[in-house]
Amino acid sequence: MDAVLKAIAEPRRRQILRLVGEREMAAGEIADHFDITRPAISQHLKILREAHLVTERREGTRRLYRAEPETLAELRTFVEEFWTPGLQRLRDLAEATETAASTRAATEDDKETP
Amino acid sequence: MDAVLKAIAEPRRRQILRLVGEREMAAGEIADHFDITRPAISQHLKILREAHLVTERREGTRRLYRAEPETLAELRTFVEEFWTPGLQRLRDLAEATETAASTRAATEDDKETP
DNA sequence: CACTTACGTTAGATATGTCTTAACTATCTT
DNA sequence: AAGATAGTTAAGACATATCTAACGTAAGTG
Repeated sequence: MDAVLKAIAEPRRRQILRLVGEREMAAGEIADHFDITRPAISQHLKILREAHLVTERREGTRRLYRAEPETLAELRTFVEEFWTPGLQRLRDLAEATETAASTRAATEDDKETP
Repeated sequence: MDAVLKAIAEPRRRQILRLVGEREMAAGEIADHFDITRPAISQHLKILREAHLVTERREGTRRLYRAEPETLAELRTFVEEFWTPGLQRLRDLAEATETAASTRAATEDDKETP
């Protein structure tokens, strides 16, 4: 998952991912959408491939890329699992703090040893 | 959203996020969970703060951090919107291709034998 | 007030990423 | 076989990230 998160942290790679999410595309066709050189795109594609965010299919001299929906699904699951019960508690706490803004240390007695 | 994605691309920052997602925590307390120095943690916290993934609250000399559920919700929405109709079409296409010819995908990240 | 506690910020070293140019590989065409 | 086409890999320049050590700051304490 680390590789996935690092891969999507790059704006161009997200754009590539959107392109090959629409439909299968050859490497050169992808490169046409950008200002940077083809080798740079090739390197981005390698990172996406190694993160299993895209798959490659060879057809003659061309290499056709497409998004890998499974990995995207895993990413979605991963992000959703950051939404744990603990977070829901924090959400409630934030609400309470806003409502009674002047209340100090009403609900937090976590550490009191100086 | 770019700041959010870059922020969560770092493993330590994700771990910090999990810690302050459980409950509010002081900076030093967070640092105790890691091998790296306190300044390093402070820098990570700054990045998380600037991405609005955590909020800071001062109490005496301490600074208490907690996760910001709203930003996490936005992240979740963002990731889910990568799941467009186009992707569903690719999913179907992949199924059809597998059924028809059982083509081997070219995910060769295991090419280390010299 | 000086002193401690809790943190942040700065400066600089080292590691990682991203790009370009040049060279390379594989496939198709003639 | 030679050349054209499509794409990757390699080498190196430059930018960005991440860490440590040293210093700075603000709030509490004797």
